[in-house]
Amino acid sequence: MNIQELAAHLQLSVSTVSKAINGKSDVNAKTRQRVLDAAAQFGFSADAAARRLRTQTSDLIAFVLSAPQAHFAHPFFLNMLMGIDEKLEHSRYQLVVSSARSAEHEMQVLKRLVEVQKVDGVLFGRTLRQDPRIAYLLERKVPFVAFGRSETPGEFAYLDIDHTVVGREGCARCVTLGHRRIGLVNAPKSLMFSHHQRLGYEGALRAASIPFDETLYIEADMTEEGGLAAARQMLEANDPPTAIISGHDLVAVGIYRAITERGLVPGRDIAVIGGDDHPFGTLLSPALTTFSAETLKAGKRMSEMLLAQLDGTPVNELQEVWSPDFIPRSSDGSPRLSTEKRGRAAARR
Amino acid sequence: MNIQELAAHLQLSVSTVSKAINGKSDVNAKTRQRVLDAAAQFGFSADAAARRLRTQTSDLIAFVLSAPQAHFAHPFFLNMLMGIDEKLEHSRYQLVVSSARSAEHEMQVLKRLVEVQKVDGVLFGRTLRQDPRIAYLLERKVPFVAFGRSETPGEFAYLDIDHTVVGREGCARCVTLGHRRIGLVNAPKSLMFSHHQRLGYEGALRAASIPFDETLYIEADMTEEGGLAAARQMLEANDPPTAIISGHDLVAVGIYRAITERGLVPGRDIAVIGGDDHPFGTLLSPALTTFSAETLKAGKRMSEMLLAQLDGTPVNELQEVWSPDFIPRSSDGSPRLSTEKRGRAAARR
DNA sequence: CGCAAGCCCGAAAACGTTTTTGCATCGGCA
DNA sequence: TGCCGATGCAAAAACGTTTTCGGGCTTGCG
Repeated sequence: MNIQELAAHLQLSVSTVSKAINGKSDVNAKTRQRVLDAAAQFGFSADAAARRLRTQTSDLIAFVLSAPQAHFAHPFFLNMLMGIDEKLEHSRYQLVVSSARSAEHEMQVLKRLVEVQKVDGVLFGRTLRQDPRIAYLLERKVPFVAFGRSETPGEFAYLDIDHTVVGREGCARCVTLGHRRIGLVNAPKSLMFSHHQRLGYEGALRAASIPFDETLYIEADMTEEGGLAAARQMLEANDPPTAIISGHDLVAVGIYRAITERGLVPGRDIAVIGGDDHPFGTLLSPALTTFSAETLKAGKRMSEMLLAQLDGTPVNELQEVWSPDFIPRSSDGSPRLSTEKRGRAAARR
Repeated sequence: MNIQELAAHLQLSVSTVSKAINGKSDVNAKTRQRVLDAAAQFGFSADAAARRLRTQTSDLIAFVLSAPQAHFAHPFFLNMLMGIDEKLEHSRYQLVVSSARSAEHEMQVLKRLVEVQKVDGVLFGRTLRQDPRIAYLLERKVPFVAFGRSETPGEFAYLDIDHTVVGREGCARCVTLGHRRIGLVNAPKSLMFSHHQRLGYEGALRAASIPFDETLYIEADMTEEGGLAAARQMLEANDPPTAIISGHDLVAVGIYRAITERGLVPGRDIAVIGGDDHPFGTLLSPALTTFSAETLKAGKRMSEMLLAQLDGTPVNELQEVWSPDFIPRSSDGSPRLSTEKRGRAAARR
């Protein structure tokens, strides 16, 4: 069903029909209604390709998944995706998604999206301290909303979950419980939130007059394996930590394993704190103490912000930082064993 | 950069440039190379909207997430999505995704996708025994690949993971271990795989000469809550099961909880078998015995099948059924306690 | 009664491709 | 030498919209 056929059937011109449908002013209320009724009756809706060509807008919004961060075991991205789509549904935009295997690949994917698909807006996952995606989109003047802040020069819209909070409060919590040897298994330093997390951690240490110890700070992939390797390294050191913070639940799972394989028990012998609240955290034993990450809500909000931006809201009004909530469960605990005992326990293996 | 500007720069006509780029025959190899070089140099690629309009093909492939089944806690759909996108990346197609909140909503979403976006092909998640999506797509002659078979009349492409296997082998396993009271917490019967699972289960019971007991068969949502409620009901009955099969790991988690809250321990007092292998299954205690579900691979294969179909392969050559692998861990075990003892344990609560 | 001003509507151009058709040119063959 | 077929390129139409522009009709006012 064309707009032409529809017009012919209504004994009207195409232009009138078009204007009636698109809510233009110069069409009689009565004829407009007639058009609308007929359109509904025949199930007509304008061909997307044609209107895109004519209006020079794609009505497409891209969401790109950075696979290096998109761990299938974590509902992070799917949550965000569902949130995004929910808000987009009632708009005229359609969501397209692409996944990228690496940072370079992600730039390729992104360029294709804006240069050939000509998407009207872009959403993407965790930001880098220096983020080529941001630089590129800024330069091409493509509206976007980033998940996370960045040190990349320029003003842009973002929604961030403040990881200084998890570094600081996680560490402070451990201090309160009596820990002095507090490790941090952080994400790679190129990630913005990782930097924030470190800043928070260092601040809390300073507040407790505990010197920063580089054997207690390791950067690792945000995976179970990354956490495992990092925690092994920490635990094998001379003066191992009595508490380990990670800022990410999958990493925390790896830490659990490293602790367990030394014959120790997480949460009793060594405190563990995660982050980005994974639904399965309650099922671990002990249940994992963590910080919230409302990614579904974040996805919704990011959509809204992008829509607002496309409607003309200036980007400096579209910058939000959410503070994650501490979710105390059982894996944080006071230091129990002396180093000597821990040594023996390890020796038993 | 237009094709017109490119043509002007090359001192060629638009048509020649177009044909050079699209690999048509009537263009000299030398000029073609010249065009290709220039296109690469200027980073030209044909505007998607224009070519869509002209060719009457959208180069869009839709993946629709059925939210009623898309549990964020399970990496099922994200895995599938990543698999799909990986194969689509090297094709000319772009992936669009929409999520649906309910079955009716899903039909709306689907219609919009095919009627206004005019997608060239569709992929979607778990099938129903009578599936309106299939009927609709068949009628509109839109190429698609379903995840799962269906009793809906008509021939179509599908990739299925055979759940008769999990019903049958899960049940047979329990029989081997000495169980006679074997429960099944099944998915809603409208789902095709649920039906298969029941058939497999019933077959294994028959083979062991155990009569079907309707108090041991409950249908529930594929969520932790669904599993919890169903397992509670089973365990409160007069002659409760000594083993419960679910076919889905999230449901199994709910079953764990129901068992635990009666003061029993899963895997020792009551055997549990899951399905759709969730990565966190190994972290439960006891580690969850389950069946594999290679959804990443399934996503890739579904893409390939759809691409093949768009290239003309007849649908009856695009029908695959994969057999899931049994993944034995610790949650299946022989019946330990007598009913009497279990009764007492329950009474202690 | 005449004229200006709105109000509706239609004609036509434009968006950037692809594809059909047609037209040269050139080489080969009789 | 003359003709024919093949080859390489160009012109132009078409895809289905939106939007600008212009014009006819009604209406109100002088």
